[in-house]
Amino acid sequence: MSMTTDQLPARTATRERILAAAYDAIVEKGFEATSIEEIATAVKISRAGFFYHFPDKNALARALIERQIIEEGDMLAGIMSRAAQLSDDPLQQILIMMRLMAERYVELPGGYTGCILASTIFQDRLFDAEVRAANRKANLAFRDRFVAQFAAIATAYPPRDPIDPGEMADMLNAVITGAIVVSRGLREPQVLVRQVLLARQMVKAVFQHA
Amino acid sequence: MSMTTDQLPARTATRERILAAAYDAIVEKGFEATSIEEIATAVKISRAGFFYHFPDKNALARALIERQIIEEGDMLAGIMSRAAQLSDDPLQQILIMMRLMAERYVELPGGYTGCILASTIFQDRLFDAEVRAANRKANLAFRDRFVAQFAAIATAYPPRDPIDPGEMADMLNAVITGAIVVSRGLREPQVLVRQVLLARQMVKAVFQHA
DNA sequence: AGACAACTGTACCACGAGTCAAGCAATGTC
DNA sequence: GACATTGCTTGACTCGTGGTACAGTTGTCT
Repeated sequence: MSMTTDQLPARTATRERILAAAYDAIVEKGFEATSIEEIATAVKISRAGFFYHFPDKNALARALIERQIIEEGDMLAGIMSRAAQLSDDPLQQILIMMRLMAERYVELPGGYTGCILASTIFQDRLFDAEVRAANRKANLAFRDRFVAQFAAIATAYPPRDPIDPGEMADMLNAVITGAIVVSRGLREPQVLVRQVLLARQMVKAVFQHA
Repeated sequence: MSMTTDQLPARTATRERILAAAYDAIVEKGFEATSIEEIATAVKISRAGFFYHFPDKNALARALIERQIIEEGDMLAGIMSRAAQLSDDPLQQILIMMRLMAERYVELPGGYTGCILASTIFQDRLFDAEVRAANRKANLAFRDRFVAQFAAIATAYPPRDPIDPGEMADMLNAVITGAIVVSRGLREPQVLVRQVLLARQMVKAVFQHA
């Protein structure tokens, strides 16, 4: 029982390298367009070596989504706690958060969190039920993270027409995801940032209508 | 010179049937997941028959996008003219249009216009420059369609903070696209309709802040 | 010395994209 | 009536990729 703590590194190290290489390639070219061969070469292992770590490509997709949930969660948690430092008001917090998010998207020229998730959804018939479940889980995690925030805002700043906090949380998710798609479609990277800021402005208008 | 007018039908008829079959299959399962074999079978021709009409799968994607631009344009034009009948006020028109769009999405349980576009974007490295161009064109067409409308609204109802009409148009596009993605990801079809209505509410709040 | 983890190499199958030469049917021309 | 062209179709091929199976190799821990 003394070795269990140290036996992870070798295995997980390669696994992580596979995930990192796959992520880069997929973000650039899409899931289907990225071959296992290619990932294996990038990580300097053989094709069979890949299958040692992942039973099939679905498993890779699943792992990437799970990974994305964690990373996105960490990022949002960071932004949330930073916003909490800067203001006690729930509306101000959201506005700060959205600005921080926009700033993040300026920094990452072509990278954007959540993109892999979206890219897999449309083809998800290719995948098995577990991938779909993982994906659903990611979206629910996003919603849960913001529901309480919007509920607090709605209490402090009652909107003219009633607003469901869950729907508002989904709206944030939808705007970001949609902006990524439109941004890529238009080949105008700045669209993503502007859309987040515009959404921010709209959130402000909805709750701060006085 | 007497026969040139009549030689189209047979050819275009099969072509249209291919497009229709491909559309149905792709909306359901995604572009990559839909094989040419499958499309050919649905249209009752052979695989090679397909390649007579389209040089490759990229050409199919391109044709579908072009087709989508036209259909979406027709739909939006219909909704726009209907809204113009019901109100002279540009803001009211948009609000009516968004409600009509939401109603449309209630009717189509799983179908949504623009979905094919989005589904191809993430994998667009697979495709050639022409597909990307067609896709970009589709997004620009959407923007152009709404820019004037939002400009008129901003004049009649000056928002608290200045708003770019083009960005506002992109927002509409982004919300719908993003809502489709999130909707599918969550496996909650009603999300799409609710998001459109929520976006409507937000548009209202932004311009009608008095 | 032995066991196990983490691979490599190779040979194999299934299937989908795309190519090609040939075939058929209807329409036209001589 | 012979024949040629055109629109459309077919079946047989190649090739890349996912996935399987399995035997062998190397390094590390005990």
